[in-house]
Amino acid sequence: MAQTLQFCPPPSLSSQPILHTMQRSPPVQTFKLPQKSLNFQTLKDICKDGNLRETFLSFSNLLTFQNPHQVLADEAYSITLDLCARKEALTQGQQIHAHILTSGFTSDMVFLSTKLVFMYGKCGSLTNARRLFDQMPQRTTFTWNALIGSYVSNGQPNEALELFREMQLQRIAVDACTFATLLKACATLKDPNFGPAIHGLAVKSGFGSSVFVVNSLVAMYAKCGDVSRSRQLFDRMLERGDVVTWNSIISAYSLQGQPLEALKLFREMQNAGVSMNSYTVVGTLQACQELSFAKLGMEIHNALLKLGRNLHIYEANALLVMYARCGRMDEAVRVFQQMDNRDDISWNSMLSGFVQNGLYEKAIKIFHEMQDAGQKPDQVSVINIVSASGRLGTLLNGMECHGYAIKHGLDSYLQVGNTLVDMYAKCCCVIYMGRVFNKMPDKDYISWTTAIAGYAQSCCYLEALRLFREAQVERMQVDALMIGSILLACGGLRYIPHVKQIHNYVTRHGLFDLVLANTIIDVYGECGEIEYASRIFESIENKDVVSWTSMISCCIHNGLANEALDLFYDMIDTGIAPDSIALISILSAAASLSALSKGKEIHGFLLRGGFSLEGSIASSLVDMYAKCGTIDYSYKLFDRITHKDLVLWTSMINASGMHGHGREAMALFTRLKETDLIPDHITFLAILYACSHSGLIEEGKRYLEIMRSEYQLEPWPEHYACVVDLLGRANCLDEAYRFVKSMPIQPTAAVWCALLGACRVHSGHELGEIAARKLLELEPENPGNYVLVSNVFAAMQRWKDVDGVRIRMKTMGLKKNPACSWIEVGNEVHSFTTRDRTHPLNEEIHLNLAQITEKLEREGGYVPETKYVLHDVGEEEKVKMLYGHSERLAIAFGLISTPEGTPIRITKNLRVCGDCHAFTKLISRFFKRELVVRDANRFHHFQGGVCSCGDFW
DNA sequence: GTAGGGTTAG
Repeated sequence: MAQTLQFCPPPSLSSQPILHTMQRSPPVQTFKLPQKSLNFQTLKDICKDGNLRETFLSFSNLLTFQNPHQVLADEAYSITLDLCARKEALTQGQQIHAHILTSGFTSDMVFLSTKLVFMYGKCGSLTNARRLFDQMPQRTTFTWNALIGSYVSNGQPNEALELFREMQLQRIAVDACTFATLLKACATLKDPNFGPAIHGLAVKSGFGSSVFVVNSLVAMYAKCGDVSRSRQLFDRMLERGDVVTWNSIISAYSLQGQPLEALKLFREMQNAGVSMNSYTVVGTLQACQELSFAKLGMEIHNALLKLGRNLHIYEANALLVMYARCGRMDEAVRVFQQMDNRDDISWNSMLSGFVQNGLYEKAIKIFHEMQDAGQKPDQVSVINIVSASGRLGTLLNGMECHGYAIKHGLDSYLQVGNTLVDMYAKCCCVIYMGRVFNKMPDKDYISWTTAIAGYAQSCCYLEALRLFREAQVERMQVDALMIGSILLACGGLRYIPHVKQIHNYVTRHGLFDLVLANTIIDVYGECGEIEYASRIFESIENKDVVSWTSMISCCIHNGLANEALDLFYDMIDTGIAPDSIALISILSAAASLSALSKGKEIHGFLLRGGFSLEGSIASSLVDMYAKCGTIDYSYKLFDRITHKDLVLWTSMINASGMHGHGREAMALFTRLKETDLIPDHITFLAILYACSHSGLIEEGKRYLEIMRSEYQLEPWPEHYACVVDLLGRANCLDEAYRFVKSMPIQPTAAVWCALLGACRVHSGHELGEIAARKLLELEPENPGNYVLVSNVFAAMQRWKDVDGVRIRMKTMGLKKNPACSWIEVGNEVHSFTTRDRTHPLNEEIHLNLAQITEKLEREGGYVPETKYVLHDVGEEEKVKMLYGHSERLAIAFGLISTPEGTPIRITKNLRVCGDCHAFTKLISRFFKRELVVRDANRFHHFQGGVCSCGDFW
């Protein structure tokens, strides 16, 4: 007949002082007793198996019915309490505690109380452990060690050290265990002083060569970053060490990021005949987290499988992490699926594995799976899932995760907050980012750096600077990353004095590293401070490819494309191999100079260097060939590229557009639609631009329409400007103005600029005045606008207004960009300004130009059209001015310095004027030359007296 | 008589 025994604290217990140490009453649990009686040896055997329930049955049977002798009862309590500690079974432990108090069997209260302190510590109930300890009238070294151990394993290393001080004061004897435990506390604290101090005491107390102590020392020094000290101790211990000694040193090297040494020691350990255990497996797998060591990791995996036992959870988790770090998520998934037990670390490791490998959708999926499986996501899960949403840039997903964090009280974790700030920044949602940042209860310097970078990268430069000042007030640590963001902000704002200040700050605080120096070159470059940029560039001793590229970009950005090309060749001479970014920059320099032979040279360089022609490099080449006037090369190259991405299609459409190949651009767009790619804002900008340059009005309007209706792309001001340009060029000025007024967004300067340009060409006086006023209102600091406006007034013969504009421009300290044309001859770029007389062949050029003009007047009926001279000067002077236009000088030079019949390619920084356009047409006819002129806006191909633009530009 | 040292996610 089965009997039942209830385990619950008896009511009388509440009067006993020791009960107050209990924080909560254990729930009532009922175990059925087996009919067969058991003896103490059976209890021991069952306990060894580790089955808590069986042990309890056996325990209660023994205690109640079989053996009323106290000594035996003590031992029964003891082994059962040990099992509770091992299983972290607090409830059962408390029941035994209650039982001890009521039974009165115990002969050695110090011994059993120590066991209880130990049990409570292991079960995470520090308060119970401490109260019990405090109430004990007598304590042994074991008791002290048990409580010190409780503090260490419950993450309170400082309290552990404090207790040790108390122990010293009371002159309690210490043992090896005391030191081993204390050294573990020192390892968690990572304080460079505590560990060696305890080490010294251990030696003094005669425990310096205890294997327990030395093993702890090896681990402690490694965790405090002094792996060489660990190695010293290990080498001295080698003869007397055990498996733990080996495990400690292997883990030390893995931890330190020296996988080779760790793996070497693993081999040595095997050669020494020391058999490994699960700690060895984990430590070694940690060293296999680089792709090159993955093979060994897989060998260990196979060896584990051959053992024919289930994997320990630590082993399986380490395998997951190893495979994830090696990029083998398929293997990680396989291990994960075969695990019979999964803990929070297993789930989180999978989750972070997916995130690390860029498999964000799968990360989101497993986040839901873990919830379905009853594993509650914790702060680590949330950090990973929020980070995945950020990298996906999916705001809605990110907000959902944020909601989850709030609902489960995880948003107050510092790292969760930091990741949320980063996620909102990556989703381009600086407003929410700011809110999360402001609400964070604690912030570290990572929070500040992330938020500042978020603002700077979203072009909220002022906000970035404001936060930076606040960070300084808060005395936050300022690191190179934060400075990088601030430089970005100052660069964006063109705050040159600020940039200089930061430059000083960086120098004074010794923060100047290569990365920062390169960034400062970039920023000075952006701000037009070529001198400063160059000075820093020169001062860098070990320039890397980024330093060179930054300086090259600085030159390109400031119109020094020739210098950029020189720098590029200098870099190659120095022995630094250009990377794709350097090559893309230099291609843009060749493109901006229309330096075809340089461009071809770089193309050759790319092919020789084994760069695959795809991605940005392919698009840059297409763009370069188009801008060098050889659109045919662009088409050929484009057709040869197998993997065409959207940027490449867009570049090709844009290239067609600038050469006036509107129909080809449309055909390309149709082909693009047949692929899997989806045109974006930039693609539509290119096609609208192409339509406007080929006078395809209806087509352009249709593209704007399908952009909105078919692709749900809300047009940017740039798209509207393109349509205004399109209508304006076609002399539909009224429609253009109506269009501007009907825009759903405020028209920007670019829109008014397009309208104004059209008014000038088509003499739209009244409208021109409206557009001019709006333009100067919106962009009073752009000198180009004043030039355009004064030109419009000049075309209306309103010379007083012209003067007014010029005076206003002067008082604002603005200067018009001077005209400049250039031509590449014999691998060198020759440039000419208006009425330039500085060229070595100056005499010949001017003589030739006079002869050409005469021939064209005589044979081609050329008459200078002085209405294009927008200066209030006499007729004769106007003719002189026309003759001095930079493109004519370049053409004259081209004619005398290149073989007959070869094409001449000229590039001009401003738009070509009407008179020069007519002049060039005649040259192409009477000198039988093909001329390709690229102006600020487009290409003109002159051949046999006609231009590809159809006189429409 | 006890235990104590070495391991996994961010």
